[in-house]
Amino acid sequence: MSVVTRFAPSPTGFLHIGGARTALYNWLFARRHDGRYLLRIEDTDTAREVPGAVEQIIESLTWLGIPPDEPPVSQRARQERHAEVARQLVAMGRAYYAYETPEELQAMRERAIAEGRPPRYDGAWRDRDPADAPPGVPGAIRLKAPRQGETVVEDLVQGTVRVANAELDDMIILRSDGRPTYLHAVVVDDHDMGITHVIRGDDHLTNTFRQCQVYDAMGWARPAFAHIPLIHGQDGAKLSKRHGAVSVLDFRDQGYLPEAVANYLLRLGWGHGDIEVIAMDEAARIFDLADVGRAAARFDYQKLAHLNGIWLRRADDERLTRLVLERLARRTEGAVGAITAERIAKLMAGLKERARTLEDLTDAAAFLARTVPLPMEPKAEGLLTPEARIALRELAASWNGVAWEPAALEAATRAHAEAKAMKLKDLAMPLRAALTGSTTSPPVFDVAAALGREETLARIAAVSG
RNA sequence: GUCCCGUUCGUCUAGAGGCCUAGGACUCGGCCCUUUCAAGGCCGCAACACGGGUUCGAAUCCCGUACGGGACGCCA
Repeated sequence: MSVVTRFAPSPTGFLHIGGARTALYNWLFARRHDGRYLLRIEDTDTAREVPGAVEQIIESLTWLGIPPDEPPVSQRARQERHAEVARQLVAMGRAYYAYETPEELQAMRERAIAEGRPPRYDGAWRDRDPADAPPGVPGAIRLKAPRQGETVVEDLVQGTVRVANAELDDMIILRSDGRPTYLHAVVVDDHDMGITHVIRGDDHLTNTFRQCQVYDAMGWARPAFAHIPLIHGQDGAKLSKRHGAVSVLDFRDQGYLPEAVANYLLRLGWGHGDIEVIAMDEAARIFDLADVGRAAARFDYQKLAHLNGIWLRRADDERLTRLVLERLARRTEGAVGAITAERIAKLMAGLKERARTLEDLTDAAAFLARTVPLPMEPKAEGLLTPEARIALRELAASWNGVAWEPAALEAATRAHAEAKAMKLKDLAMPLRAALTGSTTSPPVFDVAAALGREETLARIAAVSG
């Protein structure tokens, strides 16, 4: 039987990073087994739906490199089918109509809690004659759950999980207004979509027992379940905005690379020996649910940043140049010139070595887009002493006739320093300040080469008069 | 309250009874390299929640305790 997995978010907002990991694991598992990975939108609650959420979820998944294999399925569109199954269950004697009002149920729950009992439906209508039904009142359909024995789930991550059926009450599967409840709709959809493996957050673990009862009542084969732990913030509480970015698109906007985010998410709660840096195609070959941990993991932004630095250095220079130009254009609210683009492309190899995020990279590349006089950082200004300015003027003069490429410039500068009995450092640092306005940059002769002869001399002239 | 799940360095993890004086990674500190900053290399700090068992031997198996999380809705 071929594997079919699904990611099933509700369209109540942006795609949370925790949801992204769930999607990633579904994607990896499907890839690993040459199966299909589907997306289902759990949109039965129209009141909570956020406009544009579906598009944003798909955009997020696509950015991460894990778009669904097929167009998304809308749960709402399948409501008639959910209702049909619920009625079928009634016809089979596995479900029944119950007529308590929501207010009565609420009161029942409160009373139970006050008396120290578990808040469960008492099953009042379970054995009552349907003829007793109050006229004109639409009932809700409840599943007639087994009262003896236990329900056992063989979870691929959590192991064997069991609960006494006496702990479970008769859940509502179809609301009195005819709309299905989530627990029921999920089962019907997963069955109809041929889902073989349900991989989801472990907040659904205890719901699984009830869902299994629906499968069992319908005589449907249960899919395999895998409940993965949730992601927490640094303080152990559920990851939320106050911890930092939580939406996938936030990470994109903050300058993280999708392959780094995916890599980090994969390693958060999953391990495979000592490997840390792993590409998704490689991961798809070795991913195993048995290697997923069972405890909640805390999100560590620093480790993500470190990983992002690694992927940044591995990334193609052309791609990075394009991404930096986009960011630069957004900052200056205008297109960046061809000359700047050329300089950035030329220096990218040195630039990316020093950055962790695209934001860092853009900061570091910004000086290439400027014109004289350059804004100077205080530390850079400090390097440009009167003596240093004179030395720079002499250095520039000594470059006459030198080939404009890093090795030749460096050789010429070293020779000049030696002739002047100066340390290379005492020329290189002021030069860096003059060319970049900063005390840190890629190797300064690479900078000079990227800037070109004319611009380099102009920048030196601007500080040495 | 009831039920379910979990617990290895600060964090992510390796570990499936002897290979563990517990390994790797992030962070932090030191050194090296070096025109700066990074990157890289080397070194260091730092953990099996606790208590009982089982066993010749337990981070690994069993039980209990503590702590953490989750679920108990005509939300998803």
